[in-house]
Amino acid sequence: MSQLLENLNNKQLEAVLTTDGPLLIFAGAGSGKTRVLVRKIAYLLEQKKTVPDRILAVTFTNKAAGEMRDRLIQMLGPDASRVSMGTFHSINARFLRKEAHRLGYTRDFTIYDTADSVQVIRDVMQEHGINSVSLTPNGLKYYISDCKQQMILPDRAAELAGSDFLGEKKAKIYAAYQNRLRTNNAMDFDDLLILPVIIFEAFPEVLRLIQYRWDYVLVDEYQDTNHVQFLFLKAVTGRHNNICVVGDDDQSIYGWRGADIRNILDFESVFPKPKIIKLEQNYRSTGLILKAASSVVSNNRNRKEKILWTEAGEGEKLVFFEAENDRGEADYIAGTIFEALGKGKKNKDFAILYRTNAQSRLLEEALLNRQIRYVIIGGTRFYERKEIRDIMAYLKTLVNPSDAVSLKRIINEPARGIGKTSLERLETFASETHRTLWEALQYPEDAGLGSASAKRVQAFLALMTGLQKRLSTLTLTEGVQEVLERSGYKAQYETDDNNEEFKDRLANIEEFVNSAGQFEFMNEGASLEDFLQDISLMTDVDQWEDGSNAVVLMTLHSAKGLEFPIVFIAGLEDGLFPLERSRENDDEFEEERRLFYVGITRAMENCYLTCARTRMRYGRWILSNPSPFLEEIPNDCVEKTGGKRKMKTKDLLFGLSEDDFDRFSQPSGYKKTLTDSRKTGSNKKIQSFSTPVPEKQSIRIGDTVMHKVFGKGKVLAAVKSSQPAFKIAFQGGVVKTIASKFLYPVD
DNA sequence: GTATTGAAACTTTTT
DNA sequence: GTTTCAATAC
Repeated sequence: MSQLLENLNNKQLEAVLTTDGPLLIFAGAGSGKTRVLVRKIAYLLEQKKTVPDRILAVTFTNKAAGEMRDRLIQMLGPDASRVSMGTFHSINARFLRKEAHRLGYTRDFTIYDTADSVQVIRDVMQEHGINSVSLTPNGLKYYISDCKQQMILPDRAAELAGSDFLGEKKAKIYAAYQNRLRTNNAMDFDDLLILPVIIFEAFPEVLRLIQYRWDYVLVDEYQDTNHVQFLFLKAVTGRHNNICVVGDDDQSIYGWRGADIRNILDFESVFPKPKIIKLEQNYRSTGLILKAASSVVSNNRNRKEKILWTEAGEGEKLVFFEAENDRGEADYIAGTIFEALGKGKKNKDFAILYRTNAQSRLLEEALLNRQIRYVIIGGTRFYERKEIRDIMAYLKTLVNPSDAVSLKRIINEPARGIGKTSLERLETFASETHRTLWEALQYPEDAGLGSASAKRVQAFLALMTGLQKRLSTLTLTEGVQEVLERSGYKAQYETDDNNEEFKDRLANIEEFVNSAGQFEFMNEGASLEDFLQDISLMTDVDQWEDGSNAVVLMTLHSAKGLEFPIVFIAGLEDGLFPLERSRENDDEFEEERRLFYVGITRAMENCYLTCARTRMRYGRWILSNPSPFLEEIPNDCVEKTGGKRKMKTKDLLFGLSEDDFDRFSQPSGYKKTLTDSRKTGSNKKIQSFSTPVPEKQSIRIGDTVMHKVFGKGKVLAAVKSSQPAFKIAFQGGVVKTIASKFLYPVD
């Protein structure tokens, strides 16, 4: 108790002590809201003697939940880990495992990611013979998602569409899509939010139960909740109104995902007599950084007035650099980091933020060039790789055979002679006899398949049912391995030791098995279902291994809630940040500005703003002006470097300055080997999963290294195999051989 | 039924 | 410049 209320300012203290009734905390950037939330939960447990599992804390990422949990355990001991914590999606998924049977799903339902959903839409469109140019599967995905976020169900969507030709079609596809998900026993991300609310409405006894489930509900990043999430909160807290939300309208950056800023601005009119507390003292950034950020965001019209202040000194000016082109920008950033590293800064002190994931490539190259260790968060994710998706599809099918999307993905992977026509016949048969695709597999002859094809289908079915039986007796990791072996999936990549692509895929498969191992280690008795769900609901940031001491590259969106001593914001060009399309719409433009505000306020000590005069986009050179947001920063906050250099016509033509030209002609340095990415798929580094060790950064015998699963270890010996690998003695005496790409040095 | 090839779309941000 | 889908040849 002693330290529980220490080191809090008056406002923070008030926020901690106000436990009952609706409470809205406006928490400016860096105002210590995480500290407040943690202390508040601790206070509820210690002083109000609340039982841990009667508190619900909703966070924006699973990582944030994990960190909060750790801090609580540190303060109060292991009992605190029983507080319900997680993202809306994970909390709801847990709830739905228990209750979704009321809506006709089983507890083994599959969670579809965006790609799966789009696949379903594609299938449905084909079956309904819809292929209008103006209706793309992707566009429809957005339409459906939009409807769901506003709680518009298919029937209502049809009503709204009225007799509008396109609208009618869209609503029809929406309905068919939803039906298909039901048959597949699958839910998309929006369903995870919407279905609990539907259950609350349809089954009052369930609502009553959930209302007695939690006595206190706390919500972080409230400005980014959407209407459905709001309805969920309202339902869950209906009995006691003990709801505490923390947010900052200036940091609302998910409007495009349905986040409804009214949730925060209208909080007062929805929850009775709420207490409102503003946290305005910033503990993160220097004075100038804060001043720059505040000036920028004050240009927004649609916001609550607030004044952030700090006791910290002015600090150093922000730095603005205008490069001739995108390469020059990347090189400036890498060079600046390189110099600072020489002066004693650490890799992990730096973050490079950008508007679009596509920008990461050049930055990555520039860092590689300087041999600076880095990690990319997001972009092409580990779990989106083909081989990983395939394994996942096997596992999903085994858990939930109704999941036709997964089943179709693997029925002929590796090739086992069940081709397009066979599959089409099976699907037709399934829909004609009202069976799932899986059930149809039992009657291949009835579906019109020849005897040879039918045999192959039967063999596949036997394989899968055999695996299902085996899984029930094996642990998670053993099960995954068993599937990889018996299905022949792994074997297809073991046929050629010299194939770079195969080696790469095998390494990824191995890493997937390791991640299952880790999951099992962290969650005792974890089931396959748990593991699949965990992966499905993992955010980009969740996959980030800190402690690896690497420069972090990520989008501005992913950076929300994080802080770094030194921050670079790259690509500050009109048309890229803010994006071209946002200029047509005031709301979107203001959201871009908020995004910039979020970016600047991530910085603790230094903030670098960079842009490029010319940039390659879609394979064409684009000439652009610096972002209009830059002019919104007071002059005395910024120091300008670079830019305004003379350019010759020929350079403009090539988009290169003389400096750049020199750089290219240098014989040394990193050369990217261009390969047909379609063939190898291997010229990509593992992103967002484990920190890649640039090839030049050698690992030596005796070094201490980190591995994602096994932790710290000592390098015993180099091992000769298809790729660089080492024998490592890990803590606890485990000795393993690990490919060097999954290892990273520890300083 | 499968493998190879070429054209088209694509990129804002994410659970 | 990259990824995905459909057509074509085997």
